[in-house]
Amino acid sequence: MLMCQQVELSDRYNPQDVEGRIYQWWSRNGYFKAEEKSTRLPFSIILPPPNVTGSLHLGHALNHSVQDLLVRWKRMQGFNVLWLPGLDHAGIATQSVVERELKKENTTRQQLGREKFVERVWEWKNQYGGRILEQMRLLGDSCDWDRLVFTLDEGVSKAVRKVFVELYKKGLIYKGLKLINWSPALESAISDLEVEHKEVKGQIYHIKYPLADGSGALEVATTRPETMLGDTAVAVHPEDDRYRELVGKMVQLPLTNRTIPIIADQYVDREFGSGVVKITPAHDFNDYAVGQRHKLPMINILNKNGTLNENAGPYQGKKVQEARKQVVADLEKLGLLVKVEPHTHQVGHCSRTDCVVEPFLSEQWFVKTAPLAAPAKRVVESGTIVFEPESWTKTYLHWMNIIEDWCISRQLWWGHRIPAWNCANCKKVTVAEVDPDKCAHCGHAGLTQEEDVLDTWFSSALWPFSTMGWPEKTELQETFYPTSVLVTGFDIIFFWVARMIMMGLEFKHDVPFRTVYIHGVIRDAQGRKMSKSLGNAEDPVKLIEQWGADALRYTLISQIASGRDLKFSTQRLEGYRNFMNKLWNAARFSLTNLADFVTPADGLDALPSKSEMSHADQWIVYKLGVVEKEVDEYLKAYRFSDAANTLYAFVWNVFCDWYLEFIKPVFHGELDVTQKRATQLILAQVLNRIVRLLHPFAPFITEEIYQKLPIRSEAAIIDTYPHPRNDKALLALGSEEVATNMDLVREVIAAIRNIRGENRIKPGLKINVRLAPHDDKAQKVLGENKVAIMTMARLENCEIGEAGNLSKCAVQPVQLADMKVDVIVPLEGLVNIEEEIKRIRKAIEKLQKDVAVLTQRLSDPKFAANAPAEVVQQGQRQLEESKAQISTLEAALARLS
RNA sequence: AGGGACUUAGCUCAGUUGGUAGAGCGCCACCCUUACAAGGUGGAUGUCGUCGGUUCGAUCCCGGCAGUCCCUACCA
Repeated sequence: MLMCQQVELSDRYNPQDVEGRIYQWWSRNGYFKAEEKSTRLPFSIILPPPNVTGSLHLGHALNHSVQDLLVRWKRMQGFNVLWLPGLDHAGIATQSVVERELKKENTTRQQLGREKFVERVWEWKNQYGGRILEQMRLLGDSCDWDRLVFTLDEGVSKAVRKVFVELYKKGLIYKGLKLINWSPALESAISDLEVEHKEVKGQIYHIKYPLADGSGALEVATTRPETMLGDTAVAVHPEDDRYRELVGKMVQLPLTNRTIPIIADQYVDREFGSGVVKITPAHDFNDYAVGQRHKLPMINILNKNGTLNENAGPYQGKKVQEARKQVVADLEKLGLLVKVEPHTHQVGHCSRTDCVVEPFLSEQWFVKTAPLAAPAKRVVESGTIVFEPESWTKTYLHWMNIIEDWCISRQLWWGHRIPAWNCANCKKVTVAEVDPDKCAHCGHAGLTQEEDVLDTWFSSALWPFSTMGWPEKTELQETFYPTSVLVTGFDIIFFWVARMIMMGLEFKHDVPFRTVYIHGVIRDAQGRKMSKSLGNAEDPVKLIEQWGADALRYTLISQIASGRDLKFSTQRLEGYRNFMNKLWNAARFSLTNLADFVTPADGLDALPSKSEMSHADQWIVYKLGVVEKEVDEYLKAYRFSDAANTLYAFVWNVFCDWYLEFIKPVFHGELDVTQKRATQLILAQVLNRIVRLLHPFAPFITEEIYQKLPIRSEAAIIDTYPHPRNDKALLALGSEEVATNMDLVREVIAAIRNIRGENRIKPGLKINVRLAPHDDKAQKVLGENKVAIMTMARLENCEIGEAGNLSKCAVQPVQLADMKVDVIVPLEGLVNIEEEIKRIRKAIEKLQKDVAVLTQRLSDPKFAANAPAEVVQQGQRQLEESKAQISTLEAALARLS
């Protein structure tokens, strides 16, 4: 063991030695590239564009693993594949990052000015943005990188403008004064979907509002006493007898000099509190609706930054929380505070900044969604777009039914500026694709552009076609629109999926994709959401470094079933790392035994004749055929975890555990040249299929192994995906009958191992065994596979024949299909027979349970009358077999003592 | 409040036309057997949440209840 170690493959698979090199090689060879024009069928996926500020998290890893799996599978199936990568400018997130930088420099974007600030964000983007794109390469994502699109690229911006202008002209975009969700931290509007409701423990304040005529007071309850400064009415239920006479009278609004009317409205719940509600139309969505019904004035008491404005009188300038305290204190002084009770309620928070969202009256731009939603609903109802899993269809349709107009303006600087100009002269709005130099209405040159930018999701909604060159006519769109599948999490069905469908139908007159595959969210081992604040977020880049990208991908894919959330644990990851190692070592073993194998001229098509093949060879080919079929069916049905688990079991429990063991004697024992050559061919072919089958799941290790295979083409990534249709010649060499025979052999070996294990016979000790077949067929099968049995069960001697004397013998009946064998192990002198007695008793007990259950069922005349004949027969057969096995075991037991 | 999902081995989950429950990890025992100790062989473990109904037969279909979770909308 000094200096003369041979250089060969390590017995540990080391992903770090492989992944970077392989990725570069793929990339250099252009395997990820799509053809704009092709005779091959298209398959396209657009990547949900990650935020330019983002870095890879496990959610991406899951999302991308699925997409890359599909893309690689389809590519191997011969499709012209496009996986189109992109990057989102992420208005709020990116602006916040740069604003934080400015803060460190003791300046603000306002001081810098809009133009300079936007320049600054671009600088940031060019320097730090898009780090995630590099991380995606670590995962193995096979995107067509040459086509990377950024949402602020010129082409996309053109598309955005065109869509805005056209929708405006159709009356589907309008500007209006409405109550919207306002984030005081961002000083911007946000959409309903960006509001997260959280349960907050607060208080409910009961306040007296004196009647203006001095004849008493009404008691109202509120969780937000400070908003009373903007009250313009109090409301009661129209049929509430307690207050019927008061409707139409006025109350004196405390802390102000205003009097406000008492109105009646169905909205009021008589049961709740005192049945009297204060109405603040400018700061509550329900009150806003009431206010509109009753034409109440709307008094806005807030500034954009969340402080109280001049309408709040003495409270002006205070923040909401301070004003609340002060208002309550002042009311108490006046004796108008009746009581304060603890109260938990749901409060809207900004999903970006986590500040409390304020309903705020302001002028914003909106998309009228009803006309767009109707066709978007129809294409899902009709099945033109299919959700996978199907259960999300309901969720989608439900949301489309209650959809409201979409507020698309944001008071930010980073994003697509709204292409609308206000005229200084006629005050009218000019909306145009190209910056206008004069007003479209009066021709005046004094135009100023709207300050606001568009919601980031506005450009995202156009993604399936804006990334392909729209509004220009392009080959890319001809070939790849509509895209094939959209892969995303359920959290953005409404933000994104629905809006893409609406926009695709409106502007391309076709759906943007055929299938929407929805996956769950990744949680930690305890089932908590992964988040930075909890500190339980695993960094996929670190995981890849430690365990390998393939192991990570396999871990995620293997548990993605049924669109449910999945729990992530490194323990499981370790298991799949082990699987990669297993595969690696199986390949090492195979390659060692193929070292002297000369690749035939016909390469991939090279096969032995069936007559040259061993039973094990025919068996593994048969099993391969079954697996190829199953995997194809699972993938087609989007059952990725089933496909992954099927392959895992085939590679480990069939190929490694049995086939490689079966063929060892062929390579190690006395050499039969023909047999060896046949087995080598089969081994090379089967390993080749395994590598290809696994490639979309574990691309790196499979490509690395593939490149060392004696039988292969250019690269795993572009080789054909195995399918029974493409593998006819090879699979024809498999035999179901032989496979069944080999399964009997496996069961016999398992029975001997079981006897050995239970009787604690040392693994190193070779023993003698008698096999007593009950029929000629079993006799033949055992005879032909004697070597395998002796090797794998570690036998000194194996007799096949009569059962003979059972004295002091362990006995185990085995049966499969129509073959029966008694496995007999003489224990004399080997072990303490107590263990064997226990073992047999245990086996008998188990069989007796079966007999009891079966007897009961079969003796029920109703069962015989109603159950299908097939089921009855099967039960009877099983009963007989179990009984026969019991008697065999009992006979053995009698001979033991 | 409305809608939906889930409840199966210690843990994570399969179980697709209703016919005597499976995997991985973990656990126990024995083994460094020349691909792999990141391995091998053997083993143990379940009133399939609970109560009813349909059925010859229910983990599976239907209903009630309990628990967990998600979504949507909100009662001031």
